[in-house]
Amino acid sequence: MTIRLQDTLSGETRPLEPLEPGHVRVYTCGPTVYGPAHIGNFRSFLFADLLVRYLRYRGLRVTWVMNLTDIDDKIIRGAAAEGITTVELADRYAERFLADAAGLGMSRPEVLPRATEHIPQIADLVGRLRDGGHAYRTDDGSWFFRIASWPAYGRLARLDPEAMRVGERVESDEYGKDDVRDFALWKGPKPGEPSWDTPIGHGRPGWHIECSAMSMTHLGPSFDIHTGGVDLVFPHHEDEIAQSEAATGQPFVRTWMHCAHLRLGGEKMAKSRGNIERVADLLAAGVSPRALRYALMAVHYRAPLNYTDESLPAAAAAVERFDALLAALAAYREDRPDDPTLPALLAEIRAGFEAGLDDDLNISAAMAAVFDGVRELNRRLADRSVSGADAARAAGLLRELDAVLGIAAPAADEAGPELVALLEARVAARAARQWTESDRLRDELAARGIAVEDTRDGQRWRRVVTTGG
RNA sequence: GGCGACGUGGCGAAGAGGCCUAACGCGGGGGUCUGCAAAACCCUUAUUCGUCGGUUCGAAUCCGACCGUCGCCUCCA
Repeated sequence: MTIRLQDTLSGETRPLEPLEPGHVRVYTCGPTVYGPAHIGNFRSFLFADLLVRYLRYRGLRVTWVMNLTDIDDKIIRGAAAEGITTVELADRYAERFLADAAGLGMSRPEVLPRATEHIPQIADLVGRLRDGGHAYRTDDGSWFFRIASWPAYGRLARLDPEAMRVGERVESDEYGKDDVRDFALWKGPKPGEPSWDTPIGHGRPGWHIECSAMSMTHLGPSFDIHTGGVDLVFPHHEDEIAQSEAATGQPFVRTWMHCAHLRLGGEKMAKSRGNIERVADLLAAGVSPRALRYALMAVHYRAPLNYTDESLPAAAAAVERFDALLAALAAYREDRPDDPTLPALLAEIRAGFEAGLDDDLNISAAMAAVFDGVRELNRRLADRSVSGADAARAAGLLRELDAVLGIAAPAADEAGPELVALLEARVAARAARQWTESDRLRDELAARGIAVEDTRDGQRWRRVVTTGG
């Protein structure tokens, strides 16, 4: 089996064939750090994380680049409103973004480039577009991309460039354009705004150019995968393609992958609509990061995901089912010969998991294989039909799959002295058949988020997956 | 107005011509196990896949119309 991914540009689902065999280069359109990201934003970042984790699981080397856009209109406005510099504002929210990402168990990209650290590359790109006749300068020192010079414009978004003239809405501050459809590569200097002195003049980057500059700087003029939310298809990615390919003359991205929106109340979650939830708020309210991660990840990335009051409890229950098996496998002790049919079962689980994810990251199919395996393993544990070594092998497989999913409780979870004392006291109380005392201790542990279970393998404990409510 | 996606059980969701009298997760009901629990397991919970037509020996899966939802066309993950 090979990994097949759907490409937005061609509309085709094709086998992944990295430009450099065995090495996949991935660029993810990261956040503009003008404020805290919401969980809708994180859905698309978690999708990229799933992709990268799976590619690595499949033995591919991955270079993952995710930008942080740290200069734009909103950052300038936000900084002005607070009376701080754009650098201070951007730093604050970049830090916050990384904290949220870490909280959700996202892997850290190899490179987290910032727009303001790529000004020379951006200016160089604009210079090349100018030389190629694709860019022109206006009186205020801005540079625009001339869409008329790029016949392929509109292909990604399937928009007819001619038709775009009709519903034109002219931005008041960009009246110098030759054509309303042209987009800004570089914005001329304005009083009170940060600007850089470059060979193409004073000013600051437009919105789209920094992603072209950063992706090509770190991944080369052509690379394998570019991800982002569907709302970036137009104009952001359309513009990226135009300016990148016009500048280099080479195909920019092999596979464009776009994540559908997270919805709340039936509508796209968006700051402007006010229907947002934030990672830090949810975690502070006691939501398990693993439950949140699962809730945002467990639906295919190209399907809209409706976030409701039931999302978190359902996700937490599923995660807990996975945890409970892992805990049972860890506690399992049985001195008997290995189950000769276990390897086939484990192979079947792995095969189902891979078949699902190979198919354009079909997470539902992959999870179905995992949970089929969970049921069968639980059965064998209940039957005591596997050996202790078998249990360890099964746990090994689940841990391996979880390197992709990132939902399991840590393997080595230390209880800490206070909990250890309570757990040991309960074991003693039960041994002495002091049920009232043992039940009291169970309640006390429950109040600390610990579930205890009495099994043939002794008392077992695990942390409850919470949902904040 | 243009372009596009989608409508499967109480909820989420896979399936894209026969293996579907439809996975998987959550929830509900009944049971087994347990000191009681929990976890787990077993049984059960859609003869049906938005509606109406059509193609086919055969359709949730293909075609058409209609209804509905959402998105993009503007900042946006």
